[in-house]
Amino acid sequence: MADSAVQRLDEVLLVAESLFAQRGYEATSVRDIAEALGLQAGSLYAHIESKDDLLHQILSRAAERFFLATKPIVESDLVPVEKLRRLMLAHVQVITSDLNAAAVYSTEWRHLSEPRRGEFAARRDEYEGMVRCMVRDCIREGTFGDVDEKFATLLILSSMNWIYQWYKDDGPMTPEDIARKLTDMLFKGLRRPVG
Amino acid sequence: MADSAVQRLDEVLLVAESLFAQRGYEATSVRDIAEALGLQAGSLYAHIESKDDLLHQILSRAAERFFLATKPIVESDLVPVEKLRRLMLAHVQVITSDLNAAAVYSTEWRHLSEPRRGEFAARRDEYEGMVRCMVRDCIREGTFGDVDEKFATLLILSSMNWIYQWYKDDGPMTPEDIARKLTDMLFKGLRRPVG
Amino acid sequence: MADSAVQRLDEVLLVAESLFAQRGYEATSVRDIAEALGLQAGSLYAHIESKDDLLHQILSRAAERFFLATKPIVESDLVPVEKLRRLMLAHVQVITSDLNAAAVYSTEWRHLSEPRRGEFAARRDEYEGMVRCMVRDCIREGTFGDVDEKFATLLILSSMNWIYQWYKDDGPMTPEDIARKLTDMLFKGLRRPVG
Amino acid sequence: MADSAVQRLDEVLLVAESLFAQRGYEATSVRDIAEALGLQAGSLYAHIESKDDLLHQILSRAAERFFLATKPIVESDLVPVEKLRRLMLAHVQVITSDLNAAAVYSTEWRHLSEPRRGEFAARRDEYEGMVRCMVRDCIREGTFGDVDEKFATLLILSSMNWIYQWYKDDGPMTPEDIARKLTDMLFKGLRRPVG
DNA sequence: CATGAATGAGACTTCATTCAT
DNA sequence: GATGAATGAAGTCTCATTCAT
Repeated sequence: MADSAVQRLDEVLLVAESLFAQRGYEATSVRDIAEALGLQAGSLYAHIESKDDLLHQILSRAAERFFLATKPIVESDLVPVEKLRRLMLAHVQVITSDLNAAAVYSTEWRHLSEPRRGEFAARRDEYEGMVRCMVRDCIREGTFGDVDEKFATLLILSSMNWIYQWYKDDGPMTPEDIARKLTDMLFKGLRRPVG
Repeated sequence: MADSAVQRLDEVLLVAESLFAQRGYEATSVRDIAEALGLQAGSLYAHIESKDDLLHQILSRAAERFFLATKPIVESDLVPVEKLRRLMLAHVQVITSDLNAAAVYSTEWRHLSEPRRGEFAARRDEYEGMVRCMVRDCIREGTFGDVDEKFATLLILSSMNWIYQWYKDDGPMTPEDIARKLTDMLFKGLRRPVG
Repeated sequence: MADSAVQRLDEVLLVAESLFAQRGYEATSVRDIAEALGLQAGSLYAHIESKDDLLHQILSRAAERFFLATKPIVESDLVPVEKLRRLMLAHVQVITSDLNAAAVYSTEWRHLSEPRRGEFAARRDEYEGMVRCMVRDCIREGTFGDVDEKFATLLILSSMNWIYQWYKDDGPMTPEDIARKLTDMLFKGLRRPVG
Repeated sequence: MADSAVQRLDEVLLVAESLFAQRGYEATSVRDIAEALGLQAGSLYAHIESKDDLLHQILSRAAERFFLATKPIVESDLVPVEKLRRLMLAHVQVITSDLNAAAVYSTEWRHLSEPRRGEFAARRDEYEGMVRCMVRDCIREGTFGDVDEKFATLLILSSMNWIYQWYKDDGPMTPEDIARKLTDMLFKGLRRPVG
């Protein structure tokens, strides 16, 4: 693909992402997206294969960002609790760096057609499993008390995944602030009662 | 409205709620709902005014359940932290008593047409404000540490609002278990450091 | 299906048949058909499942007419040459009784989607095989000379299947005239040289 | 036009002819043709004026082959029945030498746009008229019996024009075999009863 | 109440064609 | 010559909704 084609595709994905985030996948028409780009509806098909393909590309890129940002952390030799802390920071950074992507990633994946939907769900489960592993290690290690593993994992993930609903780029908190506050609070709640 | 009419409407709402929860409002056609009821699409209009009206009724009933369950708590004379604890229990109970309603309430309200959407958002903000008040009282009172009020409120709400995504009626945790675990953990995290 | 629904469907099939015969399946739009019926394009879908289904129904009915008209002849005890003669008469009668159906049957079946296309081709081959059997019997019996069986079969079929291209209801020849002329001529050509 | 351009155009026509024969004109997109040539759709327009023009060129060339092959025969001094016999041989040779062209010639001409369609029909009628003349002469001369002139003409033409549907290059019959069998059979059928 | 045919709008997508590069 | 992005029209089909029966 030529450079200009790559750029144009990026533009298309960005615009679609924004509309999907705002209105939802089903409530966004191909015409809406084309219009936002100053194109006719049919012209979009020089860049994408289908509306479903569009969603798929957006979701794939979002998933990749999560995996890319967290991979080095997962593979590091840090102690469990520190690993989890850094993963949460990275996760929050990915979310806040592209709120639209986070919104689409969170809520629109179910509109993927099969078999993509299944594949996406599998990757999502894989990611959740990774976090759960860290939580388990924290429990084993004794950093966390005797909390329910699954429950703790979902609490951590859900608290991060709602950030896109209220975060503002120009708000008073940086992504780092948010991540710190979140980990401080949740870890204190999860930590083994001392003494 | 005759008793049988009320019953039939309830049935319609229940079926629609389930489909909206599963597939989303936009991805559910009036035909789908009718079919699930063993009817023709046109026949639904003997019971509802429009698809939008259907969504509105579902959301109104859901909202009502939240307000009904929390009103006595809000108006009670309990100490702030206890008020919050009981509100969270009630909230979790409402969610787990009708997961489909919770799902629709969480994700489909944006597909309401105006002015209903605005009204819904206002009620939602009102509810959030109520919780925020309780959080503020907990901070003032000294039960909670010097946490960001808005941040804490959203953390509490978001952690509850994701329950519908994983809760199972026949799972090992009762709604009460969940509420207790949640409040235990979050309150420990939010509590003022002792000493 | 109610009587009126049956009638309406018949009307739809008749109109579609006529347009498919005139312009071809691909060159006929659903809108064209609807317009010819005084309907909106979408309204057709109260009667048919898809454009492909429309073609399929037309072809199925046409095929059925051929099989229905020829079955008693095939199962009869007539001598081979008489069997063939009567089959040709029946075939010509079916063609001339609905020229549009004959045209669609002859030329548009390849636009069926799979697996229907394959099924149609199989039925067509079956019919051809039946005619070929009769031809073979005529050769064995000695009525026909030592002609190539396949060649003779295709000559017979093709000469009948072009009738729809020039036959006029108000022309000077009745279907019976045509069938007689055709059999007279072809059988003379195929007959074993006497002496 | 440069030699290379002529070659390229020939290639385009050949590929288009094949696709039109296989799928039909309307079911073949310009993209399909381009793809079969290893080109982009837009690039075809360096070689052709329009899709309609493409069909027109294919049909013109096919028509030309028929006229070229039959002209010397028509202008010859042979006796009528021998003329007709040779014309049929030539006709069969043209058909079998390019089955795709024969298929397109037979079935796709109706998709020409006006006024080309009218012109094509006129040439076709002219050709048919020519054959009809020969048939008439055969009747006058007494070689053929008192058969219907038009009927006989169409029988002859239709029996030849279906050959493309079953002829195989590697089959057991040469074009000459086919032509001989056909004339033998049809002429026997048409011949004046002796005695 | 329920049906089912009808509407008019709009969905996604493909089409033949153009044209700057 | 070829590319590929763009157009404007048109394709099939689904949608929410209405209404006579």
